[in-house]
Amino acid sequence: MKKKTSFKEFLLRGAQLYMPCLSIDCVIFGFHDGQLKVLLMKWKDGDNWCLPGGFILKEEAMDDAAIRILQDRTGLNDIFLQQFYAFGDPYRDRNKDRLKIQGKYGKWLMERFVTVGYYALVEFSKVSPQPDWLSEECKWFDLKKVPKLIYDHNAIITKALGALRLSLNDYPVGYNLLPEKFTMPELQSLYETILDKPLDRRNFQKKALSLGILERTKERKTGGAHKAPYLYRFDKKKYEKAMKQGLKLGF
Amino acid sequence: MKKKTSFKEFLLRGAQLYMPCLSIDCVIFGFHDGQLKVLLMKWKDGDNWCLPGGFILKEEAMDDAAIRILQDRTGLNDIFLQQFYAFGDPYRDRNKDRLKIQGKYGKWLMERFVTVGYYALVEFSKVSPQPDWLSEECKWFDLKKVPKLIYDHNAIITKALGALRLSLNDYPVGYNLLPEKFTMPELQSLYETILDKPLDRRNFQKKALSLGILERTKERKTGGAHKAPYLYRFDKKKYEKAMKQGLKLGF
DNA sequence: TCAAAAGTGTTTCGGATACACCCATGA
DNA sequence: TCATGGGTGTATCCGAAACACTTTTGA
Repeated sequence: MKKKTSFKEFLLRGAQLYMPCLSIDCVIFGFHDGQLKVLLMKWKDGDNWCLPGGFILKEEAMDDAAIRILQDRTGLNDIFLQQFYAFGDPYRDRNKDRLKIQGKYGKWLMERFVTVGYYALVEFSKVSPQPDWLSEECKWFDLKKVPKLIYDHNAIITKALGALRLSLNDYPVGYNLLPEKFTMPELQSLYETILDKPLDRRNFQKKALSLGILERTKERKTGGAHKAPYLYRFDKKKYEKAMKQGLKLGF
Repeated sequence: MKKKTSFKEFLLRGAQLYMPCLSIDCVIFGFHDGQLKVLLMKWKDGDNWCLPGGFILKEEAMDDAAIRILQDRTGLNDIFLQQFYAFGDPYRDRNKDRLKIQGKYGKWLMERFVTVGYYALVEFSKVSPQPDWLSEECKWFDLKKVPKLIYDHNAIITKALGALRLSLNDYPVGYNLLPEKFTMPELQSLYETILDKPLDRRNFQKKALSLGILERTKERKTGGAHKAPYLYRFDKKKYEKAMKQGLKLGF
């Protein structure tokens, strides 16, 4: 099912290829310009935005399916990916009128689906959003400016954000959302954005450094209008070691 | 699909009644004799213990399906129920030999299933475990003495326990696991059991009372060999109010 | 009368919070 | 030169943890 697949073929073969009535939807978070972003797609035949999603191959692990979908959409591998909830309301995806025109071949797609939500944390700058053959566009939206999406996708994003907030206390999310080198104010801005509340600059720095997984480089970020801040990077070894134990932060 | 359903009829009609390739498994926790318990079932034709589970009717909400399964097995309604993870390894339920004898009618059941895990907290004394028509026995097991279960059910229990531990910090689980009136040592024992670590008696009491959702009755629990402890109950109104805000405990 | 459990209060400590001063930079 | 943002250190406070004495009860 790579690039050259036509929509008709997808409808025809889908029932053989995929597990029935089960889908995956991905909430892909990125961080840019002090804003938390989500990657959304737009169907070819309409102006409905939605979450990037897909189906599970009959012999494929669900997590692998999520990874595959993520790779297709972002071009990235080695992505931080976390399952957060399964959405099983029977009416969650009623309104498949758009697809009805496809007739009997798409029957499997017209069934009620349960979808499993995954959220991903990706480095904004490394992603070049790639629409698939079903979609006309794929781009980042500011989390606060997400339009009305199809089905229950808005609710899925809300739930994903809740899960992300919870995971702040256990995982150093900056490692996945920021470029290799970043300044302390950038890291703080990330946390403030996710939590949607201001944090004290000095206390934040203390807490961030106290984990012992950050390394200050000798470089500074120049070009800003003011004092040049240091650049930090994650110490991979210490990061992974800390990861295994769990961090027990507290924001 | 009530009591009188035969296994053959279940196999025959299942494909029409249920969503395909999707199941629900419930980890039902109870507390008794200072031990955390799980309710397990045993198939009729073998000595395989497993989690109580079931399927989702085609027009049924997934949460409702879980509630239905719980009610069937425990006789209780108004149960604390929480979805915690969807298990999607393609090999998680390989080994359906037991069912193969049923031939072509059970074909739908032989497919690969993704299962959604729910955990439930129930009041041990109120439950009279009820085997269904598929199972010969249904009874409580001490969590530390759970036998080897079918498929990945042991892993599901482990994951459920992890989720339960996390939820300790947000929800007063005692409300669901203890009888209406209980002593402070009983409440503490519950927490110690779930967390698998000892807690300081005096600090525990302070923390428990500080939530303001417990009410001390004038009764004491007599019959013990020592000083009679007070009986407490949850103040329903304050409990629900606190519930909405989230508790932010910390154990 | 004694061992074991339960009720209660005080001290201590550490992490979180609040807060102030100096430095670098481009406008 | 000055407004703005960045780097760093200290005082304070509150909640968690550690801890001791008294009371009740059945054996």
